[in-house]
Amino acid sequence: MGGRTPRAKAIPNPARDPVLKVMRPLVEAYWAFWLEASRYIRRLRLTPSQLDVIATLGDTEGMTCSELSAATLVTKGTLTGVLDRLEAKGLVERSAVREDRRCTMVRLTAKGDALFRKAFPAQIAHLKPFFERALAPREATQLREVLLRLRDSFRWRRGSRSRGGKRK
Amino acid sequence: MGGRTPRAKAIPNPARDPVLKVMRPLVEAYWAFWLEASRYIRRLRLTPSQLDVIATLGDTEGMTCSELSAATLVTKGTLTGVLDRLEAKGLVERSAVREDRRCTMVRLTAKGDALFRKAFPAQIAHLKPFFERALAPREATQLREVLLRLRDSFRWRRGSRSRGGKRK
DNA sequence: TATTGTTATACTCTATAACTATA
DNA sequence: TATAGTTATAGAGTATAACAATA
Repeated sequence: MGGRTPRAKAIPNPARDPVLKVMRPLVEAYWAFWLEASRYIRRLRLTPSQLDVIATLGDTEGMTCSELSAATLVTKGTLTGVLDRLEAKGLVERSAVREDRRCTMVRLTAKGDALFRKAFPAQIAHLKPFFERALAPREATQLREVLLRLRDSFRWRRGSRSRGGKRK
Repeated sequence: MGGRTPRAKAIPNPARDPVLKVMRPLVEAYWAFWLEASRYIRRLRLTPSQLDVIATLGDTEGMTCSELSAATLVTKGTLTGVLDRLEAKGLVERSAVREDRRCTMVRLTAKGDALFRKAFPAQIAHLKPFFERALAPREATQLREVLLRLRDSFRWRRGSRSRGGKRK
């Protein structure tokens, strides 16, 4: 993914419109965060999509491909390739599902789980100072609430999809 | 779909750590936003990187490739290809620079500028309701401040590169 | 008929590095 | 030597659609 993003440059009247007052900072804050986070991801020799899959599978007992696709925003067709590469690295495994033989269950291998358990705390520890330097604890709490409300505002509109929605 | 919802993405102790309290909502809010915004981008037949370039060039008198690369986070090597495609679409043009013949100046064509002027207000208008539904004006102001601070926290660490494109 | 996962196609982006032509 | 932009290469992602097996 690694989606590239419109930096929302030169949008008209950023000072006047309350929406714009938030939109650009949102994009810029996320980008700044992402730039830092993606270094770590690369060090794991994973692409963003691959990490997305690993993170989604972490702490679960596995998912079918379609569940995984819904939970990661990796489209169905792409997922096959992503899983192929993760399987080649020995991080995930596919197995048959008895009840519905169309489905394939995907789960982390021991190696994948180990990566998940090691990589995330390390990533968090690395990113933590950036947040702590910018935010007082109370602000963090407020920020969280507001961001979640914003997230939901976008999710609602997209129809009442499965509650979990897209995670990342 | 029915049954199993992917367990929350298993980042350790999201409830306790104030950093984590913000990190995931940041990512999720951005993604929800991006999912909606990217629809519009696709309708313009632009890729995210291409839009990034267009948006960066908008309201400027042009930039050299290296300036553009620095302002967009599109790497030097990739930029050539992106510009080739935008040039083929008639949205940007390259021209020589007298003072330094190694440089190439890139600017929007009339067509590119028209796209920029039309597309952005439309995009904003589309996204506005999502923000307005979620945030009171005062909250928007606060959110802006906090996000900018967070952004800067990440930027500082990366050295003091000025990342704003030259504006007219 | 509908769904699941795979395959196929064509394009785009990424990272890296070598190359050229200037400076 | 250093810089600007291009080219080259290998790998990976995207969108879209068709497809086989199964339900």
